[in-house]
Amino acid sequence: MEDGLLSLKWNNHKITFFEILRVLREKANYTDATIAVEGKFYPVHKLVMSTCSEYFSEIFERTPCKSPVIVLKDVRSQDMDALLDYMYLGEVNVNQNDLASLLKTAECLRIKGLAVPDEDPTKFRKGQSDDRRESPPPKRRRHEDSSSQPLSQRPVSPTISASSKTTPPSRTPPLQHQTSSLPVSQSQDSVHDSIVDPPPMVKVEMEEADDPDDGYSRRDNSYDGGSVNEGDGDFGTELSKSEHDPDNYGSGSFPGPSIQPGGDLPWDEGDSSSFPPEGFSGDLPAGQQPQGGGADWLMCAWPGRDGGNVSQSSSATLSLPSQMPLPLAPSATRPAHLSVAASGCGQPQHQAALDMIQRNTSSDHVCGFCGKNFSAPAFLRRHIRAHTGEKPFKCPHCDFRATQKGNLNSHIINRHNSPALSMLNTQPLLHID
DNA sequence: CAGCAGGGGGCGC
DNA sequence: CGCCCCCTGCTGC
Repeated sequence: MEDGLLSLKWNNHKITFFEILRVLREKANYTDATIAVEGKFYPVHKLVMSTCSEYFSEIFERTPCKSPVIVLKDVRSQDMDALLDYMYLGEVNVNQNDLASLLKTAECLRIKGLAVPDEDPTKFRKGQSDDRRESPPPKRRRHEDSSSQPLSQRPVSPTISASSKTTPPSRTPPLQHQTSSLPVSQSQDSVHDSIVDPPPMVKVEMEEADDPDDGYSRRDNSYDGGSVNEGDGDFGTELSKSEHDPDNYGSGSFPGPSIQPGGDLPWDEGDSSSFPPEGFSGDLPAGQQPQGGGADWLMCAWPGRDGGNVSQSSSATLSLPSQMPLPLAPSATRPAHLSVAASGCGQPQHQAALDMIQRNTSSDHVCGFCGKNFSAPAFLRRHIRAHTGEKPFKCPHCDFRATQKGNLNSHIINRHNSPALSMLNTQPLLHID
């Protein structure tokens, strides 16, 4: 029988596959879910969403219907546009000023390659279990914790009840939960992994562009339902694309929770059979349903923005590799646009990604998270660690980690009565098991 | 008191 | 100019 084995290879399979996928998306063919963001509706394919995001994968797994409408609160539609492009095409052009927001959204949605490590299934996946770091997730600064909006103060989001039935909302993984407050209380392990494990695979390609609009390569195939807040179910009736103007999304001026029929969704979080409640989808008139009436019910998800103000959401969990040589080219040479692609994770890309977070305005070094200004790039990089939670300096005597070597030395001297590290090791201790 | 974050000075490229 | 180290002030326990 061996002689009869033939290897049939489709040489252009990938290209063809992606092209078809692109067309399917454009025509909204075979879409089986809808993402609603700021009143816009994006017909999507569960397959693609699940492939690119564990977050969506979990949603769909716990969703009993075939064509759910997932309402993402506090997610900017332009971010969703970009992320969909990213997921469907593998890359997306994003305005420099929007990168921080985009990454945060990606992180909240656990988009692989952007916020969650992208593992090559063909290379990894064997004997990699011990790759999980045992080190604790980076801790947030205390005063940042207090400054960030506590979860309890958020509007009680119905989120995805099916997920919350297994694990109550936990804030223990500090970075992600404090900042993003993922509505789907995923298991802590999964969140933990997304933080501690290898850094996000962010490929950032610089490219020159003058017109910000050119930075978006998306095809606007989204439904624009206008203001769902005020629409009371009449979304889908106004088809407008004017809301794509980034200027419409000033900091902190995000539209609030969108589709919230009756406030908190009433279904019992402990009983998926009652999820969703009957009649819930009635808020979406059948004729206006993005899926052509295929939407079985609505789901409100709250990926955890705190109003879109990056400076407030200072806790974007962009865990970047600490050993990366930190760049900071002169700000004057900083191109206006970045192209974020889904492949590759080399350090230069991380540099650029971090550089984005360290976006410089003019001659100063301004933190992309909080807008704080620093006189020197080194100060800024050090400051950035406070946002990323990166603690590259590990105590050789205990599990303590510090963002600064001096702090580690203080710890060693105070706690362990040992000589400081400065003369012992000048390299950040990374990935120490 | 421990930990965190920022400023300043020294040193090397 | 950038990096590294030391020092200092602040905050929370």
